[in-house]
Amino acid sequence: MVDMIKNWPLDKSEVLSLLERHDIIPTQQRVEIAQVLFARPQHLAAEDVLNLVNQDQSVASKATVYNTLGLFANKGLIREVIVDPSRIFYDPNTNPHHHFYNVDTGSLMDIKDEHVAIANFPNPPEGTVTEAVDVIVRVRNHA
Amino acid sequence: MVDMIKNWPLDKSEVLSLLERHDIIPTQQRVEIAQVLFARPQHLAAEDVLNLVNQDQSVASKATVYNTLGLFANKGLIREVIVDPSRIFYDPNTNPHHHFYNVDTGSLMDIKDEHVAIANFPNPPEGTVTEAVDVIVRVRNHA
DNA sequence: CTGCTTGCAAAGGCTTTGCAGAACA
DNA sequence: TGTTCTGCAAAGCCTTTGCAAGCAG
Repeated sequence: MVDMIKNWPLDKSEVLSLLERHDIIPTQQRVEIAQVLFARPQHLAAEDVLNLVNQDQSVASKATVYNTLGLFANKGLIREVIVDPSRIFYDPNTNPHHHFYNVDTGSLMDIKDEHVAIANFPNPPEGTVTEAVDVIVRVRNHA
Repeated sequence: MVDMIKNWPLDKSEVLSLLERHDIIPTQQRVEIAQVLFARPQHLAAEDVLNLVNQDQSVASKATVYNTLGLFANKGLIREVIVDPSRIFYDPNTNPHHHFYNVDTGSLMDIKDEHVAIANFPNPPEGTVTEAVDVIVRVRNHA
């Protein structure tokens, strides 16, 4: 299922349609969480989502946030970015692209896919198929 | 500090010299742990190292294994590979190269650096310098 | 002696899970 | 009414840390 380019922020009806297209029953919590994620292109940890979704009023519990993020990632609605063993980042942009990761600040920045050309690519190991290619450029603050 | 191509397994004197060149005081535990790591090109989690180093007789505690792996990575003796939020893999090969990660089995395989050409590379964010470029090709078992 | 290392056990941080109550079709 | 979802609290996992004892130069 290929999504068109997204425009941010996604309004409620766009979120509903997005959930529907990914076979996710739209509950109140899921819609609120999706609206937080799709407010803008960004990289949020579970705890960030938990805080943002509950900042005005209590909307979703910790368990629900974790379960929902896992569900969204599973259904391909968002992408997990694994760069730091201590937490997973969730990226609402599922188009192919890569990341700068600042190891000093813990922040992520996008790298456009066009900027990375991979040549002479080796075949995946026997019996496997490629699922994703992640390029992570680790940077640190200049001395 | 650039190492020459390594030949496996490294014997004890090679391990001692390797530790020395990386400003690591060679204690018995560190030498044993290094010998496990440099037995062959491989990707071990902390728990694997703990088991391997203690399989004949008790050599190092869990705390020491974790601290030592962190020390080795810090000193550039080995490389941390972050592909799975649940555990860090340690790679004795510090030459530039990349990885296939089988999400079904949790196993890592090397990709030679020459196989990956990165073109039009964007500059790192203002005020930062590049520390490493990790390319991870996630694969899954063919249906 | 003196500083560094080790190891036990406890603490930590993030994530998952069990299970009862709530929600919704 | 039946299935699915939510949320609290507890459990799990990997990793780090505090601190006393051990070791080496």
